[in-house]
Amino acid sequence: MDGAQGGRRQRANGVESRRRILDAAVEIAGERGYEGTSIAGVSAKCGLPASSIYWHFKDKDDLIAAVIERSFETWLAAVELPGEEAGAPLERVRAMAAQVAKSLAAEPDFLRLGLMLALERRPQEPKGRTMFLQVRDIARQRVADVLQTLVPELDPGAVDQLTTYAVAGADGLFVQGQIAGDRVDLVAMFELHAQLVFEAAVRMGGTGESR
Amino acid sequence: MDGAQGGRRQRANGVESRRRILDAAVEIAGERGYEGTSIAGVSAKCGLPASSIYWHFKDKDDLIAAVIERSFETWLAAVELPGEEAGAPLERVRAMAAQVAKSLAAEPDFLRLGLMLALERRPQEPKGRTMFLQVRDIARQRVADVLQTLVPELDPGAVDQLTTYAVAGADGLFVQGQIAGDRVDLVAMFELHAQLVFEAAVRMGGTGESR
DNA sequence: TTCCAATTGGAGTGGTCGCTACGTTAAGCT
DNA sequence: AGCTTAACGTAGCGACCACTCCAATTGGAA
Repeated sequence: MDGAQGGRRQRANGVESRRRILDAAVEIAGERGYEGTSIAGVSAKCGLPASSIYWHFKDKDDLIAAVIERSFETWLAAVELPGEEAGAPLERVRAMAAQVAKSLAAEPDFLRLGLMLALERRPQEPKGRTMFLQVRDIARQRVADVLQTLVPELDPGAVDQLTTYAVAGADGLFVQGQIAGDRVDLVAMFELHAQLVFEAAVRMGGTGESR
Repeated sequence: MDGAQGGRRQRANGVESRRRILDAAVEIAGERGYEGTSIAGVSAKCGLPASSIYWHFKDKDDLIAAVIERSFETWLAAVELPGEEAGAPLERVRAMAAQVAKSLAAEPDFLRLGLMLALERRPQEPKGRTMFLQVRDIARQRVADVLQTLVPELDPGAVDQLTTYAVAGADGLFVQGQIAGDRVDLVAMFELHAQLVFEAAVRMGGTGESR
């Protein structure tokens, strides 16, 4: 988007400052949402003046979009830690779900801020919301791929429906975790969710028709 | 909370104005969240001056909490439309889920604004968030009751886990509906969800039972 | 050393924020 | 009629908002 260009070397403080700004912004935005994130607040938290923020980012909208983008990458890196590939399909699915649950607990910023933006309905949609829906589709596609691979008998319509259901369930469980804190065992819930979806997929694939 | 008291009659415009303010506030808050809801905006939309809003509500926090409270009641009334009580348990559960899906599509304000507030993590929590978590527990208890009634063999721990899962799934599907608009069949998704939860409950409850 | 461009510092813009003070209107009670 | 009080209207407070201007730094290229 506005990453490092080829010809000219960056000054050391440039990339470092950008990172500090994003660190501060992701924290405030995750706490207070889009409108609640003020440039002055970000400036105070990262120790750089407002003008530096506006040197690195076009405007507030651009900053929030960059926050979404980077926090997605951070989360994605946390999900993709190597999981064991062995075992029965059901156990593999449960292990993958557990991995997702752990990564969401470790890096909740992306989904929390993204869901906040996704629920908003502004007349003119912020760039951050578009960015969230975009990168979210990447994650969705992975779920669909896993489903298609594990239960190849599923027709595309069933894959789509089950993928939507699986992703929605993950969102809901995540929200539940944010609300209830550690009073709910997210890993166990994700494993249950994965199992129910997997079993439903096997059943749907066996009979051949979804509904 | 601050409803009509007995002794003194209200002036006609009083209750009507309060309703107009809440109507305007629920619309703006559902679009833009807590911080995005400005008193000036509400004032412009309902046609009453800001001072009138502050006559009816203590402050912005109080207004948002009242918005949550009223939109919950509105939604609850929409859910409780009489559903058919006959049929096999599975069909009854699916019908109830469909009813919830329809009511959420018709009155999304409560859950949309509530989830936005629930996802926020302010240092000092807004009253509206507390109010949401409170009334949400009422809805959660109903799910638990239905589950306990339909599958009485379930032990309390299983009821609790499945209730959490059922509510979280509903949240996630609702969010999905808000994101995707009418590109997703919410009623079908809720029916699927209800079926999977119900079947899981039967399996967990019945040690020697066939489903 | 000189120069240029990347970055920072700080002051300041007009506008909006939540909220309040206070005067005006009108309905109900006696 | 006179009093009380719910409710509305106007004006404005200080604080904060997103954003801008421009001078001061600084490191690397020449």
